[in-house]
Amino acid sequence: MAASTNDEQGSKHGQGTLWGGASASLVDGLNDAQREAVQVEQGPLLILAGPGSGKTRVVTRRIAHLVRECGVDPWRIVAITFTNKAAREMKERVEQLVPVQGMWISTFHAMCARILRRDIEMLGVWTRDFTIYDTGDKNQLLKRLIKEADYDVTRFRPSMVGGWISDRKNRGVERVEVPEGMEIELEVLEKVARLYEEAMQRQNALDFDDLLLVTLRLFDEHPGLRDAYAHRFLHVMVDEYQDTNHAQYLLAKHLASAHGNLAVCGDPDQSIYAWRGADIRNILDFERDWPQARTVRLEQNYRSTMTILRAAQALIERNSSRKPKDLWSERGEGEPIGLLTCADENDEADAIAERIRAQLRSGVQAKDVAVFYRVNFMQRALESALRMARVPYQVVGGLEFYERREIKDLIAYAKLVVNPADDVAFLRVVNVPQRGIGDKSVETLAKFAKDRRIPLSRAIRSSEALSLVRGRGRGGLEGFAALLDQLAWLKDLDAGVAFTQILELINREVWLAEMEDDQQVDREANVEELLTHAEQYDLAASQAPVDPASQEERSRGLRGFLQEIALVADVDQMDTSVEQGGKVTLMTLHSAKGLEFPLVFIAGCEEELLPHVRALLDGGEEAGEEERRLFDVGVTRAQDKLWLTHAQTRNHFGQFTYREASRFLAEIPGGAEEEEEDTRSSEEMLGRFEPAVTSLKVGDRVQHDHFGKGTIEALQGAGVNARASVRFPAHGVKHLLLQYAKLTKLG
DNA sequence: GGGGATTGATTCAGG
DNA sequence: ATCAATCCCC
Repeated sequence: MAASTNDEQGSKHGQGTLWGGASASLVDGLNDAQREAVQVEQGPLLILAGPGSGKTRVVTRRIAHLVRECGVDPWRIVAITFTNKAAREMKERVEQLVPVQGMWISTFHAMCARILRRDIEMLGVWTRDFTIYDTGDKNQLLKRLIKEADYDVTRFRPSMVGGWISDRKNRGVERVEVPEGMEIELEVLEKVARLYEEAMQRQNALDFDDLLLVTLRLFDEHPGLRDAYAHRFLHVMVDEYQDTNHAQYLLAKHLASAHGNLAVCGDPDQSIYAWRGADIRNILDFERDWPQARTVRLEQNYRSTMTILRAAQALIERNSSRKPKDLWSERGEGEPIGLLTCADENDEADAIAERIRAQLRSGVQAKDVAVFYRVNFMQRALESALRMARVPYQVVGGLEFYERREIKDLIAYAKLVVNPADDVAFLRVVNVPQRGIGDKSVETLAKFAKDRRIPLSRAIRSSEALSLVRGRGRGGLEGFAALLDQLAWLKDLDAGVAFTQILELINREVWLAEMEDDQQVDREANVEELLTHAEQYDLAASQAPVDPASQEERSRGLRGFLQEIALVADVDQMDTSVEQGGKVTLMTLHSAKGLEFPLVFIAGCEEELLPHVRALLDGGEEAGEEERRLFDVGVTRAQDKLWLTHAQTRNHFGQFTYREASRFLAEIPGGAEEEEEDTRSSEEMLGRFEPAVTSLKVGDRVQHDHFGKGTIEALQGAGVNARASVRFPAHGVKHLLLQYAKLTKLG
C-alpha cells in the first residue's frame, strides 16, 4: 500500500511555509466553500464540515485571516476545541500562519478553569485555590458521604450516584429520573447529591461539570463580568459543536452576546457524546437560534478513497433525522475494504498484528497505522499480539500515568499544599507512608470534623480532637499535623521545586519501600517522570506571555501545574513523535474523532459490542443511531485502506461467548472483501491441528450444549476455521466454530 | 494495625 | 480474568 497520496489539503503540516511567501494569500488553494468560511468576518457562521473536508485548515486560516487581514488583536479571539491536544495543534498551526501569541485556544473546561482562577471569589463560596476533582476523587468523596448517611455502598454505588449527579448538572434540568435498572429511590439520590454539593463547597473543590456550571453562575450573578468577557472577545469559535452540551451552548452564547460573532463548526453525523449530555440540537438548531447565520457546507473530502467514502455514506444514510449531505472525493477508488472473520479475540489480534507487520516490512510507517475498538477491555489482546509481533505501539487511554498509585499519592500531597481543605487528598495520604494511623483514628477525627463542619486538616490541629484518639494513632496524627505545617510553605514555589521538597519531607525511600511489589523500578521511574513533567511545566510557564486584557500572567507554580494535569485527557498524551516511523496507535472509537490514518483497523465489529448492547438497552433507537455514527467516525478516519474484523467467539468477563457479526458490516455496499482468515498464526502458536469434525453436512440435525437442537444451514472453512451456521428454534441462526462448539449429530 | 484470604464488581464511551 | 475492598485472625 502506498503512503498517503493526499494532496496538501489533507496533510496536517502542508501549509507551514505560507507566511514566508510575500504574495501568499490565506485563501490560496482553498475551494469556494472553504474560502467563504475563512472570509466571512462578521456575524454568526455555521460551518457544516464533513469528514476530511479540511475543517481544521479552514478554522486555522480563518483565525489567521482575522488577525492579518482584519486587524483583530490576537488576544481578542477565543477558539474552543474538544481536547487539549486539538487546542495545542490548532495553536501551533495558527502560529505558523501568523507568528503571534495570546489567543485563547483551549477546551471549554480549560477556559472555564482559567476564568474561575481569576474571578471565582466574586461568588464568595470558593477561593482561587480550589481543587479540581476527577471522577476517582468524586467517587471517593461520594462513597464516604453515602456511608456517613448510613446507606449501603454496595447498593448505592458511588459511580452510579455520581453518574446521576453529573447527568442532572449537564442536562440543566431540575428533575432527572432514576435510570431504569438503578434500584435507588429518587429521594436518596437527591439527598446524597445535596450532601455532595455541600461537601464540595466546604472542601473548596469543583468537579468537571462544576467548571462549566460555576462559570455560568458567575456570569449570571455578575452580568458586568459576563459583559467584560463578551466585549474582550470579538470573535468566538467553537469546534466539534455537535458534541456540546447545554452548559457549553450557554457559555458560547454568553461569550458572543455582545457582537454575535460566533463561528461554530461540526458535523451532526459525528455526534457521539449524547450519553454524557451532548445535545445534537445545538447544531441542528443553530440557524434558528441565530437567524442571520450564514451556513457553509464543506463537502469535498480530501482524506479518503472513494471506496471508503461510499461505504461511510451508505452507512450513515440509514440514520433518520439527519441533514442530508453530499460528500465527494477526487481520490480514486483505492483498495477494497477488507473483512476478517476470526476464531476468537486472540486470533483477531494476531491477524491484525500480522497484517500490520507485513505492511511495515513493505515500507509503511507505524505512525500511519491505527487500530480502533469500541470498549477498552479489547486493548489487552491487541496489545499482547502487537508485542509478540514486535510492532511498536502506543495506547491512548487505559491505565494512564496519573492513575498510578505513587503518582496519585504525590498529587494528593500537592493538592493538600495548595488547598488544605481537600479532604479527599487528606484521607489518601494521612497514613502514607505509614504513621500508625488506622481506620479507628481516622474515624474519630472525621467525626469531630463533621460535627463542626471543618476540614480534616483543621480538626487535626485541635488538641480536643487529638485527645479523643487513643494509642499510637495520636502520635501519628501529631506527626502528620507537623508535616502539614511544613508543606504549607511550599504553596507558592515552582512545581518542580515543590515536588522535590514533598519527596524529601515524606521520606521518599521509606515511602517507596512500603509499596513493596514487583513494580519497584517502574515506580522510581514514574516519580522521576513526574518531576520532569513538573520542571517542563515550570519552564513553559515562565515563558508564557502576560495577558493583555487582565495584565495577568498565566497560572503557574504548583497550582497551575495541578490545574493542567487535572484537565488532561487521554488523547492528549498521544505520542506524535515521528522519528523512525513512530508507533502504531491503539485507541477507542471515541478517542479517534478528529484524527486520520492511512491504514485503519476496526476490531470487534460484532453485535452487542458495536452497536454496544448497553447503548441499545438504555438508549433505544436514538442510541442505536449514535452507535452507527460512532462506527462511521471510525470508517472515515481511514485514508487509504480500511480493515474490519470480528471474532466468532470471545472471552468476555471470563465467560466464553459466541459472537455474531455486526449489523453494520451488512450495511456496507457491495460488502467488504472477505479474506479467509490466515490460520498460520494460530497453527504456529498451537502446533499442528487435526481438522475438526467434518462429517457434518447441510441439513443435518445437531445438538448444542447451550442452544439445544438445531439444523445446519451452511458450512464453510476448514480445520480450525471450520464453521457452521445453525438455526435453533429458540435462538435463531448462530454461526459456530466447530473447533469450540461441541456439536453432536442427531440420528 | 497489618497481612493474607475472600468476595464482589467490573466492562460503554471521557472532560 | 482481574482488581479493589472487606473480612478475619494474629
